Amino acid sequence: MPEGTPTIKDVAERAGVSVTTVTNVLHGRGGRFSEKTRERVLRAVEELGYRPNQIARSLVRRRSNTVGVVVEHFRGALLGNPYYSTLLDGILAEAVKSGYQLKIIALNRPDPEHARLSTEDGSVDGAILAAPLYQSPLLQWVENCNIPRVVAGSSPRDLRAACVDVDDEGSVYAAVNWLIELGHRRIAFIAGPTNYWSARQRERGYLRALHEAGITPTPHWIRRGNYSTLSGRQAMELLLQVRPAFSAVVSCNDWMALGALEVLRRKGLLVPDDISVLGFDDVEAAAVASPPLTTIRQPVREIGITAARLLIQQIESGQPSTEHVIFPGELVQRDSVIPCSPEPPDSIKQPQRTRPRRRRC
Amino acid sequence: MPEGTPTIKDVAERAGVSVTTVTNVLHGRGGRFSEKTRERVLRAVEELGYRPNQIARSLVRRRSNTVGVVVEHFRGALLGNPYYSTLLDGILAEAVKSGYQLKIIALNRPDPEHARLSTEDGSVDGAILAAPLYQSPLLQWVENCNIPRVVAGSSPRDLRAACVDVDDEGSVYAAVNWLIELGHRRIAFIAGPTNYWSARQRERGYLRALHEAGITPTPHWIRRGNYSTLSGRQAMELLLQVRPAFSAVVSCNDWMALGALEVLRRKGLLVPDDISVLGFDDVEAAAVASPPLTTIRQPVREIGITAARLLIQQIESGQPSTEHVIFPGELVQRDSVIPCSPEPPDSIKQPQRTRPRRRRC
DNA sequence: TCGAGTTGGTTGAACGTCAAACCAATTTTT
DNA sequence: AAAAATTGGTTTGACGTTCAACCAACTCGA
Repeated sequence: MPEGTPTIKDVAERAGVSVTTVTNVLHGRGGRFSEKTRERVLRAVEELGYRPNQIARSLVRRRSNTVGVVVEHFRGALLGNPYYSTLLDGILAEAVKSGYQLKIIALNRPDPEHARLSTEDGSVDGAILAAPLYQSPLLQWVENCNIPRVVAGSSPRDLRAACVDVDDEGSVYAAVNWLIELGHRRIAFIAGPTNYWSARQRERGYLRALHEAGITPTPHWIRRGNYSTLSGRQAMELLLQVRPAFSAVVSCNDWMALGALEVLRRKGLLVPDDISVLGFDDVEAAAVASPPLTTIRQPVREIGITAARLLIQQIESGQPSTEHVIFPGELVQRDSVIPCSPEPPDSIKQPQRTRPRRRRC
Repeated sequence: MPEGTPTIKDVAERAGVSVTTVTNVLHGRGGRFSEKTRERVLRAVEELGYRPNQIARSLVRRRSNTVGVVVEHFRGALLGNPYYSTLLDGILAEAVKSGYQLKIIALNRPDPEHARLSTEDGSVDGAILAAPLYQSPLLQWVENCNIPRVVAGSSPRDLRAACVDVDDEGSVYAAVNWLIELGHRRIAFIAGPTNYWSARQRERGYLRALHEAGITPTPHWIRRGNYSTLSGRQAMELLLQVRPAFSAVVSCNDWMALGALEVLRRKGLLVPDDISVLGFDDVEAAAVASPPLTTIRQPVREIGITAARLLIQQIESGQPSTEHVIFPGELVQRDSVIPCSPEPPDSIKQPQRTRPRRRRC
């Protein structure tokens, strides 16, 4: 606040009443002032251009009406990642709806003490930890912190804190089962970086589905990328060398799947005719890829909304919670997956094919 | 802050010194205490788990060390838009680098008074207005407000406030000139929504380039979309009916260009062989489209960084500024634009063509 | 006519931190 | 040896709100 900003005291003086009366008028506490006084106060407010100082207000009320979102920012462009920004968007929407403001607490290292300093300083009434990495030290903070908190995304299932997440493992498990029902048996996997909880869980889902179907993948069936399109390309190139060839590949996220699509196109292979491709996330680009990518959508914005709702509940009730809300993933069927047909009568590969045709396994 | 949180007073008592001494130790104001006292204070801090209350600190220092980003949130999912989130990411990066925190001020209506209330309340030291709509009432606020402020993106060139933006008009002008140099003369335009400053400016650039080249577009050359992929599809379908056909189409943003690509593919037209397509923004999906989209990249993150830098400069110098920083757009050449060749010797359309081949105009 | 309510206020003490001004010893300078 | 500076603190009064407690003047019912 610049120097000469008018305070409630100035308003009181100009209106010729006490400060208390001004607060009462401003907060509509009825029966404490006359209509005439009310008008005088309001006029003084108007004339001086008075705006209440929320900082002072927060100090005495011990409430900032602000929720904090803590993100690990040490790896650079974080909010550029649509996952985080969509999460944030959901949180923001729910927060403003409930009359809260939003503060972003960017930590340049995942230090619990740092997190505590930035959240338990009175500037926020509660905090949402946004999608921490696998075994992030911030999880310790979140379990032991003294203010309402919830973690949104990437939440270990046994965490003693409120959590909202998608069912990574279950969604992939269900989707791979679906591929198996479609006749696929040789299903490759482009795994994600092991420092992501989501990547690990999705991989588990894949493995469990194969295992339960009595299929044992060799290590060659799995190539690890780092969630980038480039790494998806590299993984797909490696996967292409495996014999016998795969009839389907599921990718740990869409960007790597998009990279795989590129390689396939370049090598002259048709998707889904020669090979089916399944992604995860349903990023914007998935819908406009060619072919449009069949993928598992996770309700990122809803996760954010729910996290905010859970947090505000804790703030307003004063009751800490350790509720876990797990959303199912949703299979969005587009054009990159088709059933795997049994060995066709003629095993001669035809050079020209029309579009949706079953392929050999 | 929960009830029993230790305060500086508790620390002082436990260490057996005055509050002032504790502050001095904590802020490393040398020469005001002995080494022995220092250790006692630090031990007391440790034992009590004391964390300074930033709200109280802000009140007395009249500084929150926080920058506010005000966004018009009334149209729903705003941060879900990669433009805004990338902008925010840049702002965040620069802010944390300079020791500032970030507060998001979401306005559910573009009301100057509302903006003033939420920014001039002591909770932020300055504010960045993120990409306001065309003639947003918030521009009035930004011109008259009492705290440091800058507008990032969508800034009218004559605004009396600090601004950072891309040169929408100039970039499109240059790109269309380039198309003209490439031999294109019939160039269609998919315009954007008129409530966006950017859309209007880009359209101006297109018109100016054509005009200076002596080309007069009829109204049919321009179809307006709303920046969505769907609207791009619709626009392209309309544009396809215009005779004689276009050799190039420039789209006001990438998503509409992507929609156009889809329609073209569906109609069996080859890009860039039959028609060149130029986008704007360089969204992530542009690179993985087929064909990869040639587009004009705007340095969104840099705009955010620069805006934050300008703001912090104002905050720390106490000098309001009205500097305008305008970044040029950068043409990123991928595969959706090729030169337009003069009428070929044989005007027979060949059904099969190899890839980078010049087309008739 | 007197006690209880009601109306329309005011006083004063917080909230947690900071910093200017002060002070008493001790050390250094002249 | 007196004056000046340094060391290591403390006292006190903000910063701008809120809120419990108090109060004086009316009104009203019995």
